[in-house]
Amino acid sequence: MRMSDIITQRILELLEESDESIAEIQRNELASLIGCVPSQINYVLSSRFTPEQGYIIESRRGGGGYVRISRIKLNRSSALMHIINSIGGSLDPMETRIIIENCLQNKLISEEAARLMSAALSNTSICCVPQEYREYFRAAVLKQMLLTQI
Amino acid sequence: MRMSDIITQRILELLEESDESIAEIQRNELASLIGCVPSQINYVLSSRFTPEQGYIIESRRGGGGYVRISRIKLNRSSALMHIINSIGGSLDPMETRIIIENCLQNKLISEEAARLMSAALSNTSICCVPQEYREYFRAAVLKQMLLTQI
DNA sequence: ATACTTAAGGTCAGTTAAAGTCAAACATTA
DNA sequence: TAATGTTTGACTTTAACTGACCTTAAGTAT
Repeated sequence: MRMSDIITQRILELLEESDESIAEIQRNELASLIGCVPSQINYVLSSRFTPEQGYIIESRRGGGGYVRISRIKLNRSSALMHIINSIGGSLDPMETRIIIENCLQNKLISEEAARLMSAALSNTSICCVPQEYREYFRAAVLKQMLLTQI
Repeated sequence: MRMSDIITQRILELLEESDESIAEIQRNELASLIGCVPSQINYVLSSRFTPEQGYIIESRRGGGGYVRISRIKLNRSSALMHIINSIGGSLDPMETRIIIENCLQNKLISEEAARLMSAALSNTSICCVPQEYREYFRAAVLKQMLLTQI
């Protein structure tokens, strides 16, 4: 069995064990427990616990640092998941607006959420991202935000 | 649990206990009570109780010296405005996290909003913005999102 | 008043304890 | 065998923590 599979399994177990679907690990500790190099944990997280796959990763460096993996609860609506999956790697402003409006109309997100999403992706916000990256950025941010609503 | 978290918690308790949201401590006393070096108190104060986070620190040296921590009370929208204004042109991930957490703690934003903001500014979202623009981007987006909450 | 002593808090540079990155080596699969 | 996925470790960045030394205020003796 591959190292990365062992790590994946262990993380899934940890998620299973916690009621909240949140696993908080110490990277180095987990690594030495499993017997791999710490950076391998990063590899697994970035290849198997992506937002596209319904996970959010938060972490903190320094003394007492941690890595927190949380699974998004899928009970609310596969419609949102479907939308998220349908968003490719890039989005123009028009598409962005339409997706948000659509989610709102279908009551998949609240008005507040819609406002926040629009704000995050507004021209004012985005102006500091160089032109050539903007549409990748829109896609990434919108997906990430929609994921919190599942 | 980290020493700095323990100290933070203790100070928050002290603030809670006082009606006026003012905690007055003796640095050395608190340090020996908690069991840390006195300078650790300074570290916590300077990293977690900054004016940006709505606290004012006053102190006095010499015999009978003290450290006074007070929380600024503002109404919701001026508090938010204050925070928005205090955000400069750039933000690192730590600052970002702290601002959002703080707004949440002070009930300036809802949990949902906090989650959305974190998501929009998460590493995963931001990874498609080139390194050199990320912190400008964080500041712009966060400001824009906070503005919707006024 | 003045100088000395004591009792505070402040500062800063250095150490330690984490996590992140990246490219190169290695393995697997089409 | 070419492309893709995995593993590794050296190096980087960040946050927490520590202690030696500095500054300031109050009290006290002359």
